[in-house]
Amino acid sequence: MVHFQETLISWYLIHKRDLPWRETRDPYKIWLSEIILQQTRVVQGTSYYLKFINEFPTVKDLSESSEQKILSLWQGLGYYSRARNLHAAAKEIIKNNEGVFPSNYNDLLKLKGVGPYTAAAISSFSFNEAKAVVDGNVFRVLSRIYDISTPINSSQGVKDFQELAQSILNKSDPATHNQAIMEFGALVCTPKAPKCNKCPMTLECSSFKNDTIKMRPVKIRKGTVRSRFFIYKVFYNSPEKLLFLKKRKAKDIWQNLYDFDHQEFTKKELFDEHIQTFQNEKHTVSLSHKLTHQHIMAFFVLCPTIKKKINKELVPVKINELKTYPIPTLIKKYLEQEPEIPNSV
DNA sequence: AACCCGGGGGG
DNA sequence: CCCCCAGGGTT
Repeated sequence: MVHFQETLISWYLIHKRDLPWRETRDPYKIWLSEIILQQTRVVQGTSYYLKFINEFPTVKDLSESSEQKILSLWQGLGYYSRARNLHAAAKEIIKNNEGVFPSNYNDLLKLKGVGPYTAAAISSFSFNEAKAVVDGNVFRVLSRIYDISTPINSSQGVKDFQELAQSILNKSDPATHNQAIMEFGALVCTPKAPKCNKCPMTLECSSFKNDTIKMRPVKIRKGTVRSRFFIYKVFYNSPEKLLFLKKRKAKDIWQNLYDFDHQEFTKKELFDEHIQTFQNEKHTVSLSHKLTHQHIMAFFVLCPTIKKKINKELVPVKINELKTYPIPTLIKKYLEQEPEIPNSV
């Protein structure tokens, strides 16, 4: 056990990447980086982290921002509830805790958007609390080293891996240990084509010995992908350069982001049928957009107008103000390729 | 326990 | 095409 810890940390000190959030123990910065990196690759999240730290150097700065501004900065990163919870948690800290960041696992866990993984990460990285992190990397590394077949997304698996991770945690330096095991999973013990030839721990890796690497970790497959069909009416006042946006308020994808007036169809047949009624329109665009659990087919019809107000649901936005409105990537892709709405994004 | 929430990249 | 990514919240 002790040997395992030493091997891991030795490997880490040599091979660790130089990442901006590793230069600090400020819990605010660690927290921000961890929320951004949830279900997100380091290469995708890094520029967002730098943007947020630059815009909001302290939790107080973040708490005083508008949600819309935070969502705009978050635009393109996905899982937008993270941004909404981030803002809510910042306001909680200012209001209830006088701006002092929670400094232990149990208090961190109370923050919106902070679960067991993130609480363990912040408490260990910032405060050296001996709590083991269990993220996707840790599940994978431990399932291989100990050749565990319990599904990682079963309740039993979550419990077992959490206990195992805690039992092998280097209690004298939990911060380095936690970062090391995740870094090892990200760089060597990768999901596909793990680099066993460069692994310092093959001698103590049970699944390497048993030739079960490819079968680890075991994961229960999830349900099917839902198909959705959107027809967007894009009202645009060309002389005034006004685009009419609609805020998405439902508990659905892209909550509190903006798109256009639209109608949704569940069945492709009805969608195709309705599209036919626009066959004489000159400015239409078809796009497909794939999310993890949804496949969206979108059809956009440009609707020229000279009105400055249509109804209370549709917000008239000047093209050059559009960047202050958070929009889904699907909408961004549309604006990039509709020549009648120039220079909008 | 099952389902929901984005977008991008590797293989 | 399928899977995964420094997961968490809701039902």
